[in-house]
Amino acid sequence: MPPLKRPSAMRDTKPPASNPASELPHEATKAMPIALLRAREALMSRFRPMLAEHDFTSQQWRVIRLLNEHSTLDAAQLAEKAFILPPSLTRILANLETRDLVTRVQSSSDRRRYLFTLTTPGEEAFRKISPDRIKVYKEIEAYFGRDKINLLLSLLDELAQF
Amino acid sequence: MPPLKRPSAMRDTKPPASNPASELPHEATKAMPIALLRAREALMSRFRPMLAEHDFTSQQWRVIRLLNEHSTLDAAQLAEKAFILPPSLTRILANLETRDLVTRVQSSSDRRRYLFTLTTPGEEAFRKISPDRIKVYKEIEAYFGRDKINLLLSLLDELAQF
DNA sequence: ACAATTTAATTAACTTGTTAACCTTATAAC
DNA sequence: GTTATAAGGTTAACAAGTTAATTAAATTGT
Repeated sequence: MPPLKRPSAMRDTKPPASNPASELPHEATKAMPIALLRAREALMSRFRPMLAEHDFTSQQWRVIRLLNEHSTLDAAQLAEKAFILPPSLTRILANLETRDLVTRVQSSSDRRRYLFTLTTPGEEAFRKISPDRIKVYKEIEAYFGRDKINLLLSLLDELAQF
Repeated sequence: MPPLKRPSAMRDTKPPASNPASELPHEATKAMPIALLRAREALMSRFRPMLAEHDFTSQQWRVIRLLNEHSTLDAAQLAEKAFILPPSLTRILANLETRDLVTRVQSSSDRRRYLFTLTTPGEEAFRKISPDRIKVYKEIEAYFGRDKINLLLSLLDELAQF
């Protein structure tokens, strides 16, 4: 027997108190923030356990990954690329420095800036996790298809301009 | 003069250490989690200041909004609909109860459950904020278009199944 | 009826998100 | 050159995300 999702006998929704036509057509838009959250969670729930095995949060990992790609970045660049706010980034970098995965050197040309680099153990950690990471990417592509991924990405980018 | 986004003289990216063809095609997929984050932030950055004026976080508001729609929900239903994990929800509900916006009654049929309802001030808060909220929805639709919104939503829902 | 298992919600501990204030160094104005 | 202003990063305070452990009540098995 197919599961009853919403027996019409048990209605738990109030009729919208007073809903002029001008306010009705926003149902889709209203659902957008949570839809974005759910989609993201569907992805992250695959990455998180794998990263946790290596004692990384996804944000810590994002920083590691960016430093592997760019070798040296200052905090502002990291914040922009990883989409992490400065106060969070400060804590994350402090954590990674404590664990000897990342080092900082003060910029000589602008002494407000600090330049961050992976240590050798940091690079090793990156290499150690990468294969698992790629495995998950392949699963996602196998499920969703590369065309849909690109379409979705372009819609998301456009929305992000808003 | 168009801004130079990436003068080719200053390359800061390492060549990918060793990148067999099998590992190359994941660039798009790799960007997906952050693209979802950025798109969501583009929306939330409109709602947050407006909610903050009324002393609500977006999560608190989600709970208020759901209780307005459904009049009575238990914590499990709220967690599922608002996509908030139980420990966060416990704190949010405690906060809203302290502010007399929400009340709880213990379910008589299952005394592990608590049923939550908006108080009169809670309903007033909802009504007070609603017009601003709808204004933002309209801006989003004006910018993005309802068709794209529906397309995006269906892609997100499909991805969320993963 | 009783022990074992499951479920709803909470608590604990830690990390991150969010805003505002702050400190230090660069840059701009005069 | 000195003062004002801006920019990079950190600190502080509180809310929320995340995982694991806990408590109390319901359900299952026997």
